[in-house]
Amino acid sequence: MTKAQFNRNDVIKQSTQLFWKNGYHGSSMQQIFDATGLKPGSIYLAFGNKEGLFKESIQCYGTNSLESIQQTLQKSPSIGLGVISILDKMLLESENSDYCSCFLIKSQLELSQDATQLNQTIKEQLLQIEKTYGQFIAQAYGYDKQQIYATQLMLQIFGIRVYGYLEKSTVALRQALPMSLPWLPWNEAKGGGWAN
Amino acid sequence: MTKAQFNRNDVIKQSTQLFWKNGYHGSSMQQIFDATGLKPGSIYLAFGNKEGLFKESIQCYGTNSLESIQQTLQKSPSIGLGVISILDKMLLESENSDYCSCFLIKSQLELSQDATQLNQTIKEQLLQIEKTYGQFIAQAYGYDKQQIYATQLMLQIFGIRVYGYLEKSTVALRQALPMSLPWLPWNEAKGGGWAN
DNA sequence: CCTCATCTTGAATAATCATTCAAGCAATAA
DNA sequence: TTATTGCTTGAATGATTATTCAAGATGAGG
Repeated sequence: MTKAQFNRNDVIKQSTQLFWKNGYHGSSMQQIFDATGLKPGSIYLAFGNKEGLFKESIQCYGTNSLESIQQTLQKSPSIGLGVISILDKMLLESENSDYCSCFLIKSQLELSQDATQLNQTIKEQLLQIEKTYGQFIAQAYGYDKQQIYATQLMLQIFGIRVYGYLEKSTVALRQALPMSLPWLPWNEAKGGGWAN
Repeated sequence: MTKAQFNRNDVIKQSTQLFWKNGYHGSSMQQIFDATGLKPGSIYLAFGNKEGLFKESIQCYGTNSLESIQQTLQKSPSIGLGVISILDKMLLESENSDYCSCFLIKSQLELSQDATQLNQTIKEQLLQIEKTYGQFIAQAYGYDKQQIYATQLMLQIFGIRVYGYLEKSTVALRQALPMSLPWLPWNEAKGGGWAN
């Protein structure tokens, strides 16, 4: 018996970077070989094919995103403030010159019409994130608000992830979000430049 | 002299359908030849290359979108009601089984990291749409509201275009939008199932 | 009718695509 | 040590990619 000589998580991370940046069809297996330093056989033995590698990349990204959200919301003084800090982080990311939006959203739009089952995997990850937000929202604002607030939040998140590409100042976004999500404690959030 | 035997607009429309559905990298020139019935030489003589054809497809889609928005807003009893009807139409589209989101948004996300100048073209189209909404909003709600309301509106539109892929009922969206865009005359809009 | 500019044709191009596989290698178990 | 299992190698696969181009077709102007 011989153990694999590479770290599976490292390979997934490197592949995720590539797929996230260039998309599924925009990334070639050759680029994967170059980025990971592995030969075709190793990749294909470990992941089956390009679709399998992509699927694991999506799942890895989704799991990390979910954990990050949960940790942020749990650590924050309140769930509302936690949500605000997540939104703030997204705006800061969008100001970066090599902004890549959200891997799940990009992939969802690219692969929705594809014959593969990938788009089901992606949809599951996105719905899982919405569900998680919903659970925290229910806890803080009541079960009757869960669905509508979660939907509203996802709507704004999706919006930010696309709007970020227009390379406009985030000033307008920092004015718009408090109006669109009036139930969040914007006045308690210090230093984000939020209008309220 | 010989005139081209094909209608340029028809070719662009057919190409747009393909690119819209499958994306830039997901559409092959062979598919273009099949969809249009033209041979390589004709396409390449008329459009230069794949990028040129895609660029014209994007510009055609952008122009049509813009005209549609302007017409709707001008025909409506009020600008606010016009915006609501546009949002309503987007939700209805998203309920369709072969929903394809917005060609501009899909392309923006796919090609933002590409070496081509396509993403500049796409961005211009999106900004032009935002600008147009802004002009109508200024007219109806005052110049001081132009930027913030337009930003808010674009945020919701982008959100809808992504959320539509999750194939959930639009009921939650019809509840969420009136809360996120409180300055629109939801109570005057009949029969859309809007909460207010 | 002839000329010539313009468009169409369709095979050919070279590059790149995802994927395969036989052979070689390494390390564990016996 | 030897046998065996599992990983790595890297060249080779055939399909598909975007693009080109010489040759043929077309039709308007003279």
